[in-house]
Amino acid sequence: MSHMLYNPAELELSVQQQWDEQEAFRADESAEGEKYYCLSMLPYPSGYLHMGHVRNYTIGDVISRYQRMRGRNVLQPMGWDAFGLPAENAAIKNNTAPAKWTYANIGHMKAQLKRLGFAYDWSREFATCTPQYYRWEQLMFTRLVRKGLAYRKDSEVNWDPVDQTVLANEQVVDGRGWRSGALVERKSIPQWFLRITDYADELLQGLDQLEGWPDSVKTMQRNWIGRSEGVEFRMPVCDEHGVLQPNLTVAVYTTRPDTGFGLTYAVLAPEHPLVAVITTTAQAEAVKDFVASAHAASDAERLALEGNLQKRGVFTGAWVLNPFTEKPVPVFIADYVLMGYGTGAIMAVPGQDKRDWDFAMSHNLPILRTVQAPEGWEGDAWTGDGPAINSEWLNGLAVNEAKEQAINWLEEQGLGQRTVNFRLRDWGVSRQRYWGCPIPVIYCDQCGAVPVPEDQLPVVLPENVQFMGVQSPIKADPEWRKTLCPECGAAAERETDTFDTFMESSWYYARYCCPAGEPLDERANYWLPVDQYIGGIEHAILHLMYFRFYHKLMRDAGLVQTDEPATRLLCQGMVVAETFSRIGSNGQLDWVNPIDVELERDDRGKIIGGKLRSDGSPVQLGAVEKMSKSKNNGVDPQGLVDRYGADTVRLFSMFAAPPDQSLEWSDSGVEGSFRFIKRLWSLVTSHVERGPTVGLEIATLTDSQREMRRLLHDAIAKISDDVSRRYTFNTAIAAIMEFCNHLARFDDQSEQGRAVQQEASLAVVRMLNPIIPHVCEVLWKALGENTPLYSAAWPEADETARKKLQLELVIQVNGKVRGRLEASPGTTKETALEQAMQIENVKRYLDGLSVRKVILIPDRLLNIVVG
RNA sequence: GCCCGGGUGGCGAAAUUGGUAGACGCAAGGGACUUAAAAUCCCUCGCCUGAAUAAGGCAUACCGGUUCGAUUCCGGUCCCGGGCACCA
Repeated sequence: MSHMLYNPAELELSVQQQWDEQEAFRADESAEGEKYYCLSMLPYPSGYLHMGHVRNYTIGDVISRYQRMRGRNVLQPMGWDAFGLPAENAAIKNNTAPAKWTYANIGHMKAQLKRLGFAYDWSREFATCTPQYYRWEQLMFTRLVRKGLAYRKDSEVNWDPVDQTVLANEQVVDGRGWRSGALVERKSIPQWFLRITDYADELLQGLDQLEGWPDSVKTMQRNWIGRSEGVEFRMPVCDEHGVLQPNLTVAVYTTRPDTGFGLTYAVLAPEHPLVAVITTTAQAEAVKDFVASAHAASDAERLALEGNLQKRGVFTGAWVLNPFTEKPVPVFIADYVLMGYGTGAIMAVPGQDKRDWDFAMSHNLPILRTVQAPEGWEGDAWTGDGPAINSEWLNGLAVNEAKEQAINWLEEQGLGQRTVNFRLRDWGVSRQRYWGCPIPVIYCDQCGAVPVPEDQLPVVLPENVQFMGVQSPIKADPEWRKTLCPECGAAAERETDTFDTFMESSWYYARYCCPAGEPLDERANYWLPVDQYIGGIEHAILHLMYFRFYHKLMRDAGLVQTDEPATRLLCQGMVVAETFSRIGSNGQLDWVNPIDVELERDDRGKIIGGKLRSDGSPVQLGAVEKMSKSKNNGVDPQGLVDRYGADTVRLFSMFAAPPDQSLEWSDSGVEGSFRFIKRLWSLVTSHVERGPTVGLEIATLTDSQREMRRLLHDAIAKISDDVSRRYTFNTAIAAIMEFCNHLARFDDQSEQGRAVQQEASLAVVRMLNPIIPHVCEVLWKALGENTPLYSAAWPEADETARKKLQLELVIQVNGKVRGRLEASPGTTKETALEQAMQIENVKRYLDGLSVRKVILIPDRLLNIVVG
């Protein structure tokens, strides 16, 4: 066997063929064992697998294969999040249909996934762009329309002028479109929304039950939902002398009613409907100008004003009565007040709110402090706790008590009521793009917006289309939208918008459970919830919030039974690499791919720069950054697979860092992983070559054979814990490497020595199977096993074998290590101290001093405190 | 500004409940094999003093505290990464 060199390409392809023939990873609801649903976020079929995919899917595969070895009935599916903008952009650029481009990409990426040997049940694969998939999404939507959970309203949206589409708030980053990078404009058009705000409280409270989710994700979701408790109250409109105008009030929302005595002015958002009503003739011109300029301001300009000391605004000429002081205060409009939150109007308390302070300073408005700031406070608005001052019946109360009193008072006076507000907005799901799931609605002049009847679903998106410019072909085609009203039979038109693609990724995990036929059947309740979900942290808010929301919608529709879709979540870190650049011929910075760079090091081995392999020209070392096209530091996994094989790529991506930290790509690191597999190969094959082994006779083992077994069973215990509880695959691999180093040095060719080697080799191969399954499957067979390794049991640590005969006790004097002692387990403090006193080096530090205290950490350490 | 993470050798990292800091790997240096190279194998490898594989000092961003003992706990400061960003 050893004459056979390790040839990864040949070996891996043959093993993969066996798995295919045996349908090794087909999941079956009636199989034995407790179910385990392991899911990695499905990829967008962009064309090629990148290192981020490889990392994500390797983590999922390791967990799946481990759970299978633990006897669980495992489902690990894979599919394609196939709708989306890039397909349209590619179609426009290359003059092909988005469907064709998408299916071609799926074909290529599927081949890449198969080459990496992931244990997927491919029989459940689907692409979300097929009518078989999206018809259930359409059906669900029509039911939500009837239930009132989906509704249509005119709304000002983020308009991306490059992509010609509406963006969700979440898709706007720093005032720019997340894909195009174009400055986002505002535009008002009719849109479909899902009432995610109806579920805001449940989505928030549900986070407390998600013990298996990272705190960072839960915190981000909590902040995004942004629940706040306060009070909404009304103030009557008056003139500057307090003379009331009949039937006009301004409603405001505040979380700080305790500061009501410091309310020195009020502010409306520029879009507030009352602006037109209350503005005085004298101020009409100024207000009109301001509203126009606020409306025209781009998001970038708005952003520049945020946190700025200068706050823009204008007086309306109107006044309102502060209910606490019964004095009139002026009403302004300003763009630091948002129409979309609370009532779109605020009470301003400059003494206790930083933004109000800034506005008051810019407009010379009075400031009255109502909370005693701590001694020495010389800053602006004090937002912390302290006793109330200048507040009559609230004076002396701490903030929380004063809040309660103020709310009670407002309620008793009939002026307001306790109110909870959320930052979370309803989810706008309309997109003005072609390559998405058609929104199943028909517009009739008589009947309005009518959901497409269930027996007419799916509304199929035509796939064989031609693009004229960037406009959606179904919007451009007058025929496609023509239809009849399902209610009255009159001529009507179809909706030509499509769903946000987050709709498809919100329920795909349930579809994998029963990929054909009715939307969901009892198999969904067998597999759900997902036991382990794995994906990128960039989905912490958007996808993972919609995913939880949609699950609750399906629960309330009677389709699933659990409250949450996934019990455990693992967010893998980014894949990063060094960046290299040089000045190009045009004087611009050219980014050079790390794979093309020969590294240069200083005397200590530190990387200081490099040379381009092709022409030897020097390149500059830049920062370590996320792999990206713009910095040209992406490494194509396909090249690595071709060169080293799938096992090496899998091993490296699991070894270089813990899964939740960023992973730095390193050429020589990959090489190191390859070397380890080769050493493993020669370790096992040279053992096998010496012929068959006899059974272990534990009672007859020598000390060194026992010691070898102790190392093995310690390793099994540690690796099992790392893989199953800690998810630190890097330390599990390190422990296997360490053990293999011991095993390689164990040169005992006696019968029992070889029996120990056989036991160790079988255990190592089983423990490495989740990570490098191809080479392990071959070595397993070589070791004489006939059943497939993928269904073999994970090794168990033998506690008896782990018992140490002798151990090393560290001796400290005053907390510093001064010696070591060979001791038997369970050595008492007295015995240990007595023996420690015999050590010359220890004696030196005790000389002339008296022992004050002795601390023994059993079997580990003895600390002698002297003075 | 607010909310999360994080800061340990030349590098990626480890130290799981407060108990030997640097496991494992990479890089580097030295050696063996080889006509040579590659591959492989062996040795060294935090910094400083020291001939040393004797012994010691310093060291986990910085300052201080708790403790017999702190990378780990507490308080403060600096820096890096991520999220949110005028949400009243």
